[in-house]
Amino acid sequence: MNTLQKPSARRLIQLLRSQGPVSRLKLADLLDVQPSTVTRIVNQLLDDGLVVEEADPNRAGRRGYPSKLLQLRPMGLLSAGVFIDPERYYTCIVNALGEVLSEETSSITDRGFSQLMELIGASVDRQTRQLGLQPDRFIGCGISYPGQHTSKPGIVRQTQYFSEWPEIDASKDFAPYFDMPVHQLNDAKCACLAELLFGSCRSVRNFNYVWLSHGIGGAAVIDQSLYLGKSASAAEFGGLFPKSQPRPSGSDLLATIKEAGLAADNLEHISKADLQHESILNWVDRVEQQLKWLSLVITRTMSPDAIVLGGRLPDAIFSELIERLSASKSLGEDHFGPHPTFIRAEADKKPHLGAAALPLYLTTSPNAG
Amino acid sequence: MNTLQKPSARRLIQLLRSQGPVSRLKLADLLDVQPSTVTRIVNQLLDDGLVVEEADPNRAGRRGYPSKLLQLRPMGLLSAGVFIDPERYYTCIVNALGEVLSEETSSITDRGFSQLMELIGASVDRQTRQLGLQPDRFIGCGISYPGQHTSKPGIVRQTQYFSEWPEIDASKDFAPYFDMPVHQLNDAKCACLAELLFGSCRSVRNFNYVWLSHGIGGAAVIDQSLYLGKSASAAEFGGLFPKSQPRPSGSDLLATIKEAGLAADNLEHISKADLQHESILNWVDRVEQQLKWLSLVITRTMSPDAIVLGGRLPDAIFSELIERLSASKSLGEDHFGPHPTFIRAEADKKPHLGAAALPLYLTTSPNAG
DNA sequence: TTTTTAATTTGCGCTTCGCAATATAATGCT
DNA sequence: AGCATTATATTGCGAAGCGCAAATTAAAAA
Repeated sequence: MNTLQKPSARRLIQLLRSQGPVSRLKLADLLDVQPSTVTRIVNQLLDDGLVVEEADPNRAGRRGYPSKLLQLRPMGLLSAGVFIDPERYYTCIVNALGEVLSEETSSITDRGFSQLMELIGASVDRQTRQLGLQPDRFIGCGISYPGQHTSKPGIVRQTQYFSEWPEIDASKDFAPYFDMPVHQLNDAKCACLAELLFGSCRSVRNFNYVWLSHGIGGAAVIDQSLYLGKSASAAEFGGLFPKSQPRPSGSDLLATIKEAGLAADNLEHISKADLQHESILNWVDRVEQQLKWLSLVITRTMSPDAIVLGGRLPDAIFSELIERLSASKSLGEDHFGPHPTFIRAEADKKPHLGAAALPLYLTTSPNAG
Repeated sequence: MNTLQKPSARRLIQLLRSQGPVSRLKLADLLDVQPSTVTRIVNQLLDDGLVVEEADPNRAGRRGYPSKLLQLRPMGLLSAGVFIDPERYYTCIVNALGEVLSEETSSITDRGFSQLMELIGASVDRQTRQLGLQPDRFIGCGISYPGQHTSKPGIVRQTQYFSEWPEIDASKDFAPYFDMPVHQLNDAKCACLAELLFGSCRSVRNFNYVWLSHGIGGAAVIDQSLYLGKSASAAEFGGLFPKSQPRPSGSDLLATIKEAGLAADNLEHISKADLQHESILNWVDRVEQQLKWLSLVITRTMSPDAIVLGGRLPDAIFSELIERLSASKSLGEDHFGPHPTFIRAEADKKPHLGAAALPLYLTTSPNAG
């Protein structure tokens, strides 16, 4: 696996992810190197079992040496992911393509740190064994949960739900419970990585992710690499919507639902009928305006190619918001000209997938790790 | 000058700029390479006349081989700068350290594009000859003026003052008037480059520049490299303050001054007495609030290490604003924890210096050009 | 004068990559 | 079938960059 230390190999892997199966010649063109260079790098990656070759079906019937397409080998890289909710935890094993090989979830009864981590560590271990894999074949375990980072790098502010937790230092506090390297990042930023590696942003250079769950988070990707800023708090869009005011968050939606006397008591239980209720329609109208404003702010600061919306709100709401934002002529006063593209996140349904994306990102992205 | 193509040489030059005179050993440490590598790169740079060696005065009296300090050779790189105002143009010749070797300015009478460019080209030419230099020793000429970039890359939207100008395409329209490569970027982003290369931000990794002149502009530097975003419109902070409303711009200040019946009719003519006038004091109060809000927005999106204030407002106003922003406990509701540092720009007095910084940046920065 | 110390340089070998020549596997032509 | 043509991939060679270890240099200290 030493190959992953080499920047050229990482760049190649990145291209395989974004450009699907490609020939060596195309890769050489995209990387702006000689075909011979690609051959050499690919040979190492083949040796290490990180990529596989297959025949090019579209190439049949044409003249010349038939190109062989290269692809990431699904089992070439394995990663574990852990997402910790206030109420449940989710764990999974994921391959190089972001396919979930196995997952478990359980509600959290005992919120003590070490008790919970014992359970989670055991869950990852169990799935590893059930798949017949060795922990040392894993590139790492990513841990994700709602919360902001403190000014000390790598340390996460205790979330409101886990007030008895210590301030988490990923490298020290999580490590004892896993047989592999452990990394952590908050839910929004992990979700963004899933989008970058497996989802709709595989070939978008610069984008901003707006994460609407119970709370509001976000992430920024610049040049296909996660930009964290000072104290890993870049793109913390939640901070632009004061908690004392109505805001475009899941909690706020649930409060609206409750006020309207509807039944749903959690984001997964909102029915189609609920969405037609007037107070919810009003909620969406308001959130549309708030996101328009946020998009203007993002456009005026980061000026990304795309703004991606994802999170745990009902799918129908996301679709509606994307549609309305895409259709809007202007994002605000004095704004004219083209918007960034608005994109619906594809990989936000399983937050533990985002967590699993983190080790893959750190070890395969050219500018990270 | 072929040395400047090499990334390692560029990285070394960047360090010389930010770390002042340094020994080879220190450079090796900073670059995380072997001292022998530094020796080899430095030898080339010495050959090319880009750096010079000098004795280390602090080293006298101590044992061992005395370290020799390396520095950029001032005349090793030359650049021309042009700033075009609605009313005047400014031209200059600048060396590698950002020292202005020569400058000229003149009011603009004929606003026709080719007439004006003839004059400007002649001005650069004249100064070049008066200094006894050859145009081919120049690394380029930078052109800067107020205005936003259009969606076509490299094309600047015609400014309101030069409505008869075509949409400028730097590489084509400017080139004929100069005997060296020409580059262009708007005033705010050029000013930011001056700050990055010569001013207060030489060793700040990520920062945002807030440019307050007649209008409002801005720029973003990520990892010591200018981030432009889509259509080079990242950090166009002016777009966050609608023109129909009071806003923190020089034009707005001048309007306030006029309304108060004060004499000053341009930003350079504001007197100390004027600044004590109640309406101006109120103006500063309002602008403080607007910049606080902008700083919150910047912090929540880019999360930079520093926010830099510069432009053509009176110095006293900048000092006052920096002081107040630095002292503020919070930038807005729900904001706590540390701010970014607020910094007063050092290199904003001569906008043509910013223009001259552009070719230097493009040819010596590791991630540009 | 010799020793010690610290910064720099030199020699050697490994790795990476571009360039040009070659190999390979398919189709098309006679 | 046999040979030409074509497109893709590979191999061999040489140049460049860099780490490592040994050598060199210029100063102070013994």
